[in-house]
Amino acid sequence: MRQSQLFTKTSREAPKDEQALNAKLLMRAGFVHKNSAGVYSFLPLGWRVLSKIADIVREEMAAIGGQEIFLPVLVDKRYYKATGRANVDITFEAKGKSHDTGEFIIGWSHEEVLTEIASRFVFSFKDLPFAAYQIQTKARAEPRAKSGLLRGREFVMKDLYSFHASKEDLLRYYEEVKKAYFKIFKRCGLETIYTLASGGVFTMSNTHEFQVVAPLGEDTIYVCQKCKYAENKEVSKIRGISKCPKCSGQIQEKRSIEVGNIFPLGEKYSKAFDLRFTDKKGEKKYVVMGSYGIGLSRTMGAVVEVHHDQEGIIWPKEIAPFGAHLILLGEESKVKEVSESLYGSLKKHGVEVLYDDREQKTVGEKFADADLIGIPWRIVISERTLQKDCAELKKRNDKKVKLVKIKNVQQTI
RNA sequence: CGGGGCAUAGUGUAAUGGUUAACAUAGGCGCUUUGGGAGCGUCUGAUUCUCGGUUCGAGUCCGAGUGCCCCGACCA
Repeated sequence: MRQSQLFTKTSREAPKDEQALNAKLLMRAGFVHKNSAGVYSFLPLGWRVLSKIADIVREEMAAIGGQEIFLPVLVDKRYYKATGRANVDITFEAKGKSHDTGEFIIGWSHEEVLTEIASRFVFSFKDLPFAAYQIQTKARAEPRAKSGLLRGREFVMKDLYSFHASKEDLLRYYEEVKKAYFKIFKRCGLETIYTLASGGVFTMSNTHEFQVVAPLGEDTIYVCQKCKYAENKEVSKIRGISKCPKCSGQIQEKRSIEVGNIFPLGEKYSKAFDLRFTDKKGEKKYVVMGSYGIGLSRTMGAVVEVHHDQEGIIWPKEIAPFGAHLILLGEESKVKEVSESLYGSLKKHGVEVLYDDREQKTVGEKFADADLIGIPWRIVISERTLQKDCAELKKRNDKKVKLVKIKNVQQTI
């Protein structure tokens, strides 16, 4: 897209109050706008990034048989009442202002809703297993929103639910999801640590979290230096920390961001909604369930926390808002001509390009903007690049971008 | 929810209790300029968060409220 048409702009100054790096950079670069504490709008650049993360999630969910669905935001209170979750204090409630519309809870997790739906379709062991997921905005009344996209009152989440005939089958699938999660985060440019967490009242055993080590993280985890085993603070409190329980290696304490989690739910929800099936012997049994979450917007924030430098964001290739940043320098008609035609041919070859065609902008400003926005490939067209060699220009090139000779562009990208 | 901090053009800052609230940046117009936020000129832009109080006089002092940020608690 033409940068002259992009309705957002970068700003030189970070918003006064913001401390978290992801908030500062994403707001300065115009990726997001904060409407209230913990409530963000995603603007063109930010939405492109979030959509790319969603694309990756969809691909990897499809690879493990996840079927995409879309569940209601307004969840009738009776659902959460059925499992005793109606009074959890992260709840946002909603009801009609002047008409009797019933009472709703803004959905923050959809086990109940989907379990009831499943009970409408699952009767036999032949109907199992299956897994369904959605990508949706969730609302939680966080007492304290903080750290930009890392802890919002509203956030974009992928929630996957799986349904099985036996605990063994659930655990088999649990491992599949685990692998898919590692892939997703890796493609997003994040190295995650698989961390043991204590299960809550709604799970059948311990759960696991995917943690990204970062100073701003609000979680504390303990990681074995030898075998990479990790557990979170709650688990360590219960059994006391000193040595790795797996290999007796040394344990190190780290701050981290929880970008995903997986829960073996067992029969809690299927019991609450009488979700049963008939097995091979003709016996009625409760379906065994699992649930698996990824915070997409939080993942985006975590990526910025991990991938940035003094000048701005450095997006990992797969989730960068554009494949390349084409920068036009100068008003020379020949230069313009070349960059216009290059823009056209890049688009024709399926490269998503942000084309900085803005006039009246100085060189430094264009580069500063590009550094801030952080598209990992950059193509500069100027009188100089039209001359033979740009080796001397390459020298000035900083580590975050690649300066490409126009002749090579098509094969390089 | 406890504790702390902050609130002034779109953004970032300034202004002993004393004219018409200033500067930078962003924005408009004109000219110049094009490999790291370039220059000159000109114009525009503010109920100084809200309500109340003290005072001859409040952006400034006092009280309450609201919002935002940070620490903690919380985080099925």
